[in-house]
Amino acid sequence: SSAYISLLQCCIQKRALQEAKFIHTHMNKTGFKPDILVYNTLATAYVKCGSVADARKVFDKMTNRNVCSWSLMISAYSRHGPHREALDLFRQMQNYIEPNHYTFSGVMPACGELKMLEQGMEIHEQIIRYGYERHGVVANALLDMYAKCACMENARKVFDNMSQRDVVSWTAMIVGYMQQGFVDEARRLFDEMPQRDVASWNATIAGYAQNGFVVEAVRLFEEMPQRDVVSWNAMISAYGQNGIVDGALRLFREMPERN
RNA sequence: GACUCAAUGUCUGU
Repeated sequence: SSAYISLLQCCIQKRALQEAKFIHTHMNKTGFKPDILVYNTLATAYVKCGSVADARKVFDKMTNRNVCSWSLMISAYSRHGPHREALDLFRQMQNYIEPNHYTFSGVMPACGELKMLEQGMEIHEQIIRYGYERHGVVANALLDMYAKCACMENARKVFDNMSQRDVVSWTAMIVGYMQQGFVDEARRLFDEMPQRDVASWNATIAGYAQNGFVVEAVRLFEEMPQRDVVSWNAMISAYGQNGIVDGALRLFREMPERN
């Protein structure tokens, strides 16, 4: 059983869908009876390889599901859609089992994507009842939900109440302020944040671009210590969104092949 | 308290 889990974790790391399917088939052919851990890892492998549908088939066949099984499917729908399905599963699971911090951080992005502020606030209440309000990952997911729902007051409250803010907390706030057009406040956070990673730079660049500040976006793009494929795409579309076609073309030609 | 098979932020598209 743990051999299967290790194998599947290799598939997850390599995003190897065919290999995951092969292992799945192999289990069936040999009459191996996977336990709940193997099923969960198999479903996760399918999700990470981009096939939520295959993960769902595994999930539906499981006769025993634990909180991990539910949480992984909820997160999968939150990330890949349909987002409604994440909320439906979240409701369903509670007929059988208690959600935990993984479940809550998995379901929040669906509320954010759907801009379902009321629903998000209801789950926030539930998070408080379960005592997860101060949990770092859950708080990040919560403030991001409020930011995506254009409710920066509540996002800020969560942010200010956190005992430990990490790079995710700061970046989610920056994105929220940028999307509401509060460019100066976003920039203030960017300057104040204790550490930045490539995602924080990318988010700020994209935010400037969406608000028409191409010059600032270019400045950050040139200043940033590392660029990834998201940085290049963000900068190319920064030019595109603001009607600077030759800039977009020039960057496209400069973009390293390795991305 | 920590860990486990599952969780949160950035571009484009869906």
